[in-house]
Amino acid sequence: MLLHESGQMYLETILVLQNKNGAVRSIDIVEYMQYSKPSVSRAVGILKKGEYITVDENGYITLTEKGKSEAEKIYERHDVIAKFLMSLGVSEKTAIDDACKIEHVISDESISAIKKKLK
Amino acid sequence: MLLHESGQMYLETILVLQNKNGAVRSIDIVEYMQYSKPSVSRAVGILKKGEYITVDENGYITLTEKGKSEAEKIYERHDVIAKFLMSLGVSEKTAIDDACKIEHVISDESISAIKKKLK
DNA sequence: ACAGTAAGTTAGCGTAGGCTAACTATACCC
DNA sequence: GGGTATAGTTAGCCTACGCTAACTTACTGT
Repeated sequence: MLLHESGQMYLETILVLQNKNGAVRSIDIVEYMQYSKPSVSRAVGILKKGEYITVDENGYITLTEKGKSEAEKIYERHDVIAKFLMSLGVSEKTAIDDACKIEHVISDESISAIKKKLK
Repeated sequence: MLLHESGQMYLETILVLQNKNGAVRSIDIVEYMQYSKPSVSRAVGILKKGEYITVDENGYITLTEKGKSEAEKIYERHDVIAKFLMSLGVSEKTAIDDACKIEHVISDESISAIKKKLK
């Protein structure tokens, strides 16, 4: 199963919420992403089927190793891009917004180059 | 009518082909973008309805002022991003590929910052 | 004139990924 | 025990945007 941009966003959100709150349920994703419950429900089902997450009997979501490494990869990209844009003088809000989009489409090669530049 | 990413790509392609060949028909777009004729036919219809292009009785496509300024905006972004990535040591092919994706999602603010940096 | 080629359109399929409406299943409170 | 709130699911709609199959049109060459 191949993850698309939206799948990556869901994984990243789950990682963020997990780090912030410890436990994550679908409803937390709904609130964070401002999506409808059915949209999140479907996405969670897809991520579960793809073995990116597990969902326990109480609806608590946990990233699998596969899901965690994917989420962390995206999250790191996000961070690199946002920090980099800010280093160019872009406002924090815009840098973060842009990073959210760019993180899904940029190549590993470009990310490495930006990371090197940041150091 | 709001242009999505694919609409921007079509406009950019029309601009490129116009500058390269002078006249542009749907079939030229088909060959350049490697899309099917029906996909291009539909896209051309949408761009026409949105008044981004005009199509004469022989099928020749011309950008309207609106279409041209949109296309040039995207093209300039493309150029800024690609040049910038190359300045960081990214290979030309990757820089261009990434620019094709990033150009559609990055903010004006970030583009301005990158442009300033390039100079 | 008739066949072949080229350009474009129409009809309809498929996936991704939003949405609402309406349902189910708990849980909690008086 | 019955109402209310919370969480999640099911069914089905919609748009964007790829695709193929099959059609129309028109030019071209023998």
